Amino acid sequence: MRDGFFHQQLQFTRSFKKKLNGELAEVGLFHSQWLVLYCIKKQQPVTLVDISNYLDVEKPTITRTVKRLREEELVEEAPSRDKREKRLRLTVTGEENFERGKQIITRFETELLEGLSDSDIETTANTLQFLRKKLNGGD
Amino acid sequence: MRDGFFHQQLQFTRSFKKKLNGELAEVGLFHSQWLVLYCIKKQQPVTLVDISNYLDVEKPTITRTVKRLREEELVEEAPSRDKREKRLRLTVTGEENFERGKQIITRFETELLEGLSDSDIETTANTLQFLRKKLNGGD
DNA sequence: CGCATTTAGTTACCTAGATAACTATATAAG
DNA sequence: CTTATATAGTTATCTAGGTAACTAAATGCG
Repeated sequence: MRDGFFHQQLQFTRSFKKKLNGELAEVGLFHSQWLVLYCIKKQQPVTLVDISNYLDVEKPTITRTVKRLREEELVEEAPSRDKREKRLRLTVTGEENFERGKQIITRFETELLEGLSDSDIETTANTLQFLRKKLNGGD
Repeated sequence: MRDGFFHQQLQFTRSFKKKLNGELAEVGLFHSQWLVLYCIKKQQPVTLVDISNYLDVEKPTITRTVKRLREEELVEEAPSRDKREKRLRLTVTGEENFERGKQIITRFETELLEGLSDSDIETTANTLQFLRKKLNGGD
């Protein structure tokens, strides 16, 4: 039973992202792009490092994604005292697409969870959290 | 509780792969490369399409990974009647590195699962399997 | 046999993650 | 004030996933 436990996880997340990206194509967004919009929306104006910390994704990855989002004018730069940092916020279009993406994602996720008991979901979530802490904390 | 359920999954697998790749660096392998070696080892000589089906990864991705493994001479081509296909098998070095990688992965995974009850692991595995089937089957 | 269709694999190009090494600005220490 | 150090962000390059469109070989059918 322990065999293939993690393989199952990896396969699932790959399949999950593939399907979700398919749905999000309707808004012209990829899931990772939406996540960045989510971060910005949540505490704008926000720096690239804030996003990097929140999502636990390295800075260069965020740089690239933000660059793309700015080219599509979903994100814009806000003034800042510190000349090193770039404070980002959503444009009007950015807000709109974010909301549309949010609806797609919520629908996708709730529909996927249908048929699972609350207790199974909770156990799984707790297990995952335990494993994640062990990965980041220990060692 | 339902909120962030899938986000937790994605974050975990990313962290998992990052850490595991760090360990596997000792053998000069990435996890995805090891998976391909595993497929080949399991039923060599094997075609690229076999690997693609087994891992549920698109063919171009496999083409690239196999190309890299052949450059490092961990994998070689075996003769085949069908001139379209390329039947692959492990070289001696390939077998060795596969085994070393296997030990690293096994150690990594079993250590990570320590502290979890069998029932929690089983529930989580079943939940994941349920979700994966729902993703691939329905729609 | 000859032609249409399927199948194996590749090529080109996209997103998304990573590391290493860099620039420029801000801050802290002497 | 000056210099050392820390922080924000970028660039280059790597693996790993994806789609679309292609070539070449095998197979099926009339």
